[in-house]
Amino acid sequence: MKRHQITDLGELERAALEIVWRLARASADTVRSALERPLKESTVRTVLTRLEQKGYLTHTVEARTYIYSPSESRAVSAARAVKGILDRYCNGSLEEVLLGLVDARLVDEQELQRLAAKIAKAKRGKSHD
Amino acid sequence: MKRHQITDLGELERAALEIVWRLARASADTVRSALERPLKESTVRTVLTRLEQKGYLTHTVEARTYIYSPSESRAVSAARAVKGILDRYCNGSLEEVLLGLVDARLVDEQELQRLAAKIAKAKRGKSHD
DNA sequence: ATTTTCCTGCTACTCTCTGTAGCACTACGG
DNA sequence: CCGTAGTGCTACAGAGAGTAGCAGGAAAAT
Repeated sequence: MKRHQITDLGELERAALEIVWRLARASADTVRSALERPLKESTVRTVLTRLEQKGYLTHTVEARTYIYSPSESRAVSAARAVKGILDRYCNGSLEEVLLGLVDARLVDEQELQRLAAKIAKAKRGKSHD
Repeated sequence: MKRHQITDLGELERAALEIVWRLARASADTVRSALERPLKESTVRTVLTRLEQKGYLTHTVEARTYIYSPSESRAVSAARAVKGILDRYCNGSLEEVLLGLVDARLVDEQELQRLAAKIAKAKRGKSHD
């Protein structure tokens, strides 16, 4: 089956997913309230259903109400999307993209190095499961 | 005007852009030959025109034939797309995504650190324009 | 100078995806 | 038993992308 990326989501889908990420768990009605736009329940539920089909959400039933939760964290979803870009456009090489970021001055190279060190340090501490 | 991201391109658009990136300069017919699928000239030209409208390509005219060239490098386009993800999903923080990449084991943290060091070193050498 | 050829600009049609929503059905609370 | 809340299913319009045809103009060929 097709691999979905958050970059392919529509505006409303993204907004809804964003809300569920923020709240960790939310019913359709909760999501609806959290959206700026005034939308019908059924609209929101359609979107949530689609997000679930695409693998971004899962739900449990509580008192016959669907409670949605993210299937994966925002960071991991974002990372997967980034990985998709790497694979498609850079032969999977992170280096090219990091270089591109620095080249286009979207990120400072010192900042980058600082982050890498921080992450490496944080990870080195943890047990590798 | 709307900011375009390579992640929003269709399959054929991506393929065509890929070819122009690879060849650096190419006519519609060249692109057509380079595509696996057998497509009509007009199809290819439509796609190239759209890519130009979206800002990925520019053209010059040579012997009344359009010669297309990339407006920006593949790495920069990819980086821009990554930046888009950062901005939309991570409050612009590269850290979150790098963490996500490491968390999801899409990238090894030591590899990351090595790359960062390499890039920082390379950049430090150059004059900061 | 005509005709032919090559390339462009413009238009168009279809399909899929997304935003948007209505409606019928069911299970639970009163 | 009946209303309410929440679900599943269906639908429709608009946008974007894949695909292509056709007319017009300029260069090349005869």
